[in-house]
Amino acid sequence: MGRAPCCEKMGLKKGPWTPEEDRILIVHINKHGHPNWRALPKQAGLLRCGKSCRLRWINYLRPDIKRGNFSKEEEETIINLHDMLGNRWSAIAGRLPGRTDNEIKNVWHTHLKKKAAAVLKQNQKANTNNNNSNSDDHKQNSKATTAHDHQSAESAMSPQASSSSDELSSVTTGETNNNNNNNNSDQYCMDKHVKSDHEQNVDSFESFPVIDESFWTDTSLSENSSNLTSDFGGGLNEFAIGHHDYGGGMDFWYNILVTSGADSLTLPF
DNA sequence: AAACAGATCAACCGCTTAGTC
DNA sequence: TGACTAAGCGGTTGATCTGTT
Repeated sequence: MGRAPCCEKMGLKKGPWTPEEDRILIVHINKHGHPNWRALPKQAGLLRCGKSCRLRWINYLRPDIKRGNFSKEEEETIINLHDMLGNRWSAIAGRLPGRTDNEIKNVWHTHLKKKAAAVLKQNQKANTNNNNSNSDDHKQNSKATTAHDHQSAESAMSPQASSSSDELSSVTTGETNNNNNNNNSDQYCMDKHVKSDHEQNVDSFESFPVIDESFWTDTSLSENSSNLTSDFGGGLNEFAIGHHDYGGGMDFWYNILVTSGADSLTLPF
């Protein structure tokens, strides 16, 4: 594709936004919306490129932006989702209402990365111990699918659910799951092409079982993950295929497969 | 109080994707 | 079907803030 000329070449302003520029942009968007970012600065009388306007609006000026520190629940959600999705910040942001991809990216690089690394290390340690002593148990656990497991997965997938976990009963109803799915059907982070190629599998993903938050924080991850894997079955594999996150995230899936002893499962790579 | 280091975050850059002709 | 455009996304940068010596 052709590249849009940068602001500098067009003689446009760069750098930090002034309050006046912010005001102009807000007023213009409130009045006219933003059907065309490229044309917007000209229409609004801003000496900025459309790209810059879009970024400013999305990351800072949007009325639904939630500013301030991230809650513990939000941080956990980011760590969990990053584990599953990798550096797909917009997908992660889609699961955190009021938070932007840029903000999440920054938070990740500043402190969550370290936090996650520490947790991962801890989990790996726990995995090693469990593999040595409980290898038979994993196979049994992987067959023992419970309703509780289903609930836990959804909880982990849904920040709405997890963030309010203190107020919710430990039993998640089907209705709750449906609501989450309906509200966030696009936010399950599925690329459009993936959706078309794997429509059915997406459906199975969207009706994912639920995982307790302890799934992510529990140091005995291996036990939980073995259950999870068997529960998700083929749908899980297809989900892994759909996402091209074969980096750090694949270690996660690999660990799940290895610890579950799921020989029959087809690896997505 | 000054200097420095590390952390934070807004903004930019360049690549990819989706849509249109 | 290929060329082109606009929008979206993730990586990176650099200015500013904050804590430490």
